[in-house]
Amino acid sequence: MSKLPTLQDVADAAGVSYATADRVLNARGNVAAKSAAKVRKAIETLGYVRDRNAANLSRRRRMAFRLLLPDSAGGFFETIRAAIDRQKPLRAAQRIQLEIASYTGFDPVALVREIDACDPAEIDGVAVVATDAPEVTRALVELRGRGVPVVTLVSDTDPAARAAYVGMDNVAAGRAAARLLGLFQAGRRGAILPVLGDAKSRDHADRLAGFREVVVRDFPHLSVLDPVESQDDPTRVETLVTAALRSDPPAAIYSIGAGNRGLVSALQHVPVRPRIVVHELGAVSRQALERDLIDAVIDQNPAVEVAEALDLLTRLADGTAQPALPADLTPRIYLRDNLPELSGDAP
Amino acid sequence: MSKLPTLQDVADAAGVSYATADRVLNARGNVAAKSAAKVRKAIETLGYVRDRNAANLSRRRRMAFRLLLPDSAGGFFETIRAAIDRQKPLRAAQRIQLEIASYTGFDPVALVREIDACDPAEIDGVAVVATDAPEVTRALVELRGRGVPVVTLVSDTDPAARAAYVGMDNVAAGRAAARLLGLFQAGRRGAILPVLGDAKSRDHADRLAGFREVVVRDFPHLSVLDPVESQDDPTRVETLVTAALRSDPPAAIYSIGAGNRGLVSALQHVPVRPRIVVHELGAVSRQALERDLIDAVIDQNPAVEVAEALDLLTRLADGTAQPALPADLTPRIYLRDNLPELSGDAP
DNA sequence: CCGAAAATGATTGACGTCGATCATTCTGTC
DNA sequence: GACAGAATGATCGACGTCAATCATTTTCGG
Repeated sequence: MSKLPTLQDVADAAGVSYATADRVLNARGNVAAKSAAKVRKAIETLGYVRDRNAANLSRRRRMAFRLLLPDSAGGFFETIRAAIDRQKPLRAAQRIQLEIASYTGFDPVALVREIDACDPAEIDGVAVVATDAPEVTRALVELRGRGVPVVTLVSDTDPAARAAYVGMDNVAAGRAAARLLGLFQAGRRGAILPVLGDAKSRDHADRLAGFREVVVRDFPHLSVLDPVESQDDPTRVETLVTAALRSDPPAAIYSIGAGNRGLVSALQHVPVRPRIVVHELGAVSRQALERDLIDAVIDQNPAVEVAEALDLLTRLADGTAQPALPADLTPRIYLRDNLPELSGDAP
Repeated sequence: MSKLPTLQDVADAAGVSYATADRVLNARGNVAAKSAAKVRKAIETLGYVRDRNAANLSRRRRMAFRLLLPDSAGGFFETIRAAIDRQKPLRAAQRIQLEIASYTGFDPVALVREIDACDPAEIDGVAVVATDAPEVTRALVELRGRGVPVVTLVSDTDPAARAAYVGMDNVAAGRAAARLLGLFQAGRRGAILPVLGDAKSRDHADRLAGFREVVVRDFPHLSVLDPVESQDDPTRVETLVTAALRSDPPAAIYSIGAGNRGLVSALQHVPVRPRIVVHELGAVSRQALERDLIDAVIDQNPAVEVAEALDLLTRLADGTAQPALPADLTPRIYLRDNLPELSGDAP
């Protein structure tokens, strides 16, 4: 009770030397099966857990992770950037260095350049907001071939190009949005207008697919209008939504991409507004919720995703199976009543 | 870039000895203001961060935290217990020991006994699911007086009795439930039946208050029926709900406490059910969502709460301001579409 | 300018693990 | 039973910090 067992205790209990216990623990080989069994049993009965503090210290392991993000100013990726910055002191204390590298636009060529610039001698892991262009996949596969662990963040690509995807299930998010808006209609007929950012973007397409699926299956009395495309430009969003509200107002709007600012502007002076669900909790959507201009926000919680990606990279780079808690990356639903407190982020 | 600075580097940069830098860093006193300033500036410019691995190792700090939970079998506290168990390996690697102590029922006397049993020589921190009985407050204040950090978990008590409360804002949860059910009615008139566990329980009372507040303010066309009380007993819940559905079916039900199993039973064969929001995502409520017997679940995410409570205790016991990330303890809203994956918990 | 108190420097042995090296003992084979 | 090869034991110096101790220097009031 009073003292946690050390590896020396394990060795003693197993009746072997520290060296042998160490060989078993770190799978160094050259250990008789019988000895290995004794050690493992001792570990089991003593409840030995390797002291990560001492281990990391000794290993003199300092890791450097590079995070590749699109350089889009403002909006969602600004939030991601802020989340990364807030992780820095915490990770520094764990001797993990974080570097952010930006690539212009969502340009695959620029991204590939950044990927190729990752030197395995310096970088122990890469988290990348990917696009699924084939050249990006190629570059990532090559990077992994050089022994650098890769995870995709927020936006996925070919599974062969990464060890894991850390991000929201966008299909599920679309489904949830559909259920919310469906229930909000309470059985009445009506049409829902999806406002898309970019139909070619994987996340947006997934959300729309999930949305359609649930409306068709569970709310057949509702119809999904042809989505309008905004290219994530607030001005275009405002124009499109204003036009839609003027001609034949839909019963609800599902805003799938960015550009919430434009949406809010369009709603500002509408006498009776449709039910509205948007994505990403930022300053704009938050305020819109509080002012009752929209009904719900679906958020992917960038801070949690960044933390999870870094934990994952640490485990990958480390090789050893470290204890970890499963993170909940489920789409979160915010109403004006369950908003988290502000904490200096939110662009 | 290549190497994180050590305290020796800081000392060199500041032009003082390691000893002096150490005295500044650990506030040991006997340092001239001028030297302290130099050291602090060096820390700043070098971006020095104390290596927690080495620090903890050297300090040979092993902490033991005790968690005091009601022994109620099954249901919510079983989930909490599971969350704690899942934290054990992770915390063990951080040389933190977790002990669970159960007290029978919600009996204040039993709880006080457990609180008094915490020996400051052995226990470095206590997380307690409190009740706000005055004798409990007294016992906790006394425990804190003996130098043991205390946080309340899930259920709060007098602020003087704990350093912090880690748990959901129950008023906000009630508000969110009201907004969901309000929107689900889409402007129609109707009555909502609150199914309460125990009116004297602080959490339940808070939820009901938040609920009422939003219905009255934002959905005046809806009425809140007199709550029925189930004492968190599934059988009673089933009886009460069945009776309510038979006589004058409400438009919606807000289940505030435990006993979801009884609620689901009562709903099993109802031709057209009211809109329903319940609390706590467990096996029963999860399945009910999937089978479309209820519409939404409001959850406080026990795993996150436990993790946050332990982090907080660690920081309190440690004294030093360690870097930490703010946890989101907001009430979470789950529909059948955004359920997290199962992970061996959920009673 | 003397003496006491304050400030600083220098050094040391943990803490538990890692990654070595080197010596010794135990296998099984021919 | 000799010998290679495998298995084991023993030990060492990091890693960066902490909590000491002791010696030396600086500061400052009287």
